[in-house]
Amino acid sequence: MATNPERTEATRLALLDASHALFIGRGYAATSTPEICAAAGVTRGALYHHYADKRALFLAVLEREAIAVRDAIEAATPAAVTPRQALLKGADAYLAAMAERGRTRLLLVDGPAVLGAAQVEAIDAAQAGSSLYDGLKAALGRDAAFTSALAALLSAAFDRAALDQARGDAAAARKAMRWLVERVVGE
Amino acid sequence: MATNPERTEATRLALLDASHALFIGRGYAATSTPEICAAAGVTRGALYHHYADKRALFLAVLEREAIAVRDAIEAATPAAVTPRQALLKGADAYLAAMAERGRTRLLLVDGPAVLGAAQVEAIDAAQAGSSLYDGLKAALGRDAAFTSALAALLSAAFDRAALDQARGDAAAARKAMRWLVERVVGE
DNA sequence: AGGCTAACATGCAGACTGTTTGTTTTCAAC
DNA sequence: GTTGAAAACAAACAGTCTGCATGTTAGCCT
Repeated sequence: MATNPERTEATRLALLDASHALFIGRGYAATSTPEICAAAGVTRGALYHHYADKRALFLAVLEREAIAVRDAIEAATPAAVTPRQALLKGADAYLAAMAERGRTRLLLVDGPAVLGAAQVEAIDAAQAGSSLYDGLKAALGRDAAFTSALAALLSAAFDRAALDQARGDAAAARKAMRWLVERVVGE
Repeated sequence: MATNPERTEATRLALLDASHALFIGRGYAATSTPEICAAAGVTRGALYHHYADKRALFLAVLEREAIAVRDAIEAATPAAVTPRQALLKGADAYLAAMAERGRTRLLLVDGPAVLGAAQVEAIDAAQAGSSLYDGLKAALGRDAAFTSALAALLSAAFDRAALDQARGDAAAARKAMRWLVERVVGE
């Protein structure tokens, strides 16, 4: 009826979609694998055939989300002009991408707790992490160690801005973040 | 043999100490209540007599830790001089306090995931959150909404610096954080 | 001293995770 | 095309965990 790669892809996609919806609705810990499989129209046997455990499924959901964020940023950022302009454009694009419902919970709250902060950082470092570093390096011209540490701090501020805009005052969060970036890169 | 308030206090303290050690060692999810009780030398009945559930015990551990952080900051911050000096001193004190082993995991990783980011923010807002706002308000003189949003962003950067110093390059993290604060409050 | 209540102890029900064993469906070689 | 193998899935199982309900002991109050 269907080729094997097709079956695999369909099952995996159903599991990813179903678990994504449940993870962002109730959180990782409060979501059970029977629930996920019921929502996906699949048995638990299928889940444990395609994924080593519940964490592995969560990791797959997270990676898909990180890629979506990276793509959204790339699509919204035109060919760079000045480093300063690129930073400001990238900032807005990141916040816009993280405004997608549930994304902050997945990437910023449950992710670090379930997989460890290190692994989550590795994921979005592989996807989008370097652009902030590059921008700061070009704008400030400091050494690599300092720029790297500063990029981490600003990245955390971005994440917090994303969380704040997710619940409430989106305009204030973006305004403050923009002010902070401009203050860092200078007039 | 012992008065009732003494028994209660002793049991609660044993549970708090034991669960604290396990929570920072293995994380909240990977720590079971039988383990906690075994380590505390107490039965599960005692745990569920004093705390509504596992989350309530975790909350108690978190609150004790937040108070310890606040006390450490207050002890290290002498009577304020200029707002700028107070901010810089407070920054160092915060990072020093968060250097205590396991504190970042409790307050910054597991806390938000288990109790929700809102409740954790409420905890340390009740303990130490206002000092950063006050410092920025005095140093910058902007309106309340903007100052509040900016304080949230800087607070996130502080947390990230605490996490970074917890695993590895403490000096670089502190240096970058100090640079960021100075950049924000101006020369 | 004697009921009373707080502080514990123990056993139980339901649920969940990961594994194991069994079944069906595709694939590959002949 | 048939057949053996491997992948995809199904279903039952073992072990553990959480929260509760019932039982017991120790302090408290008058």
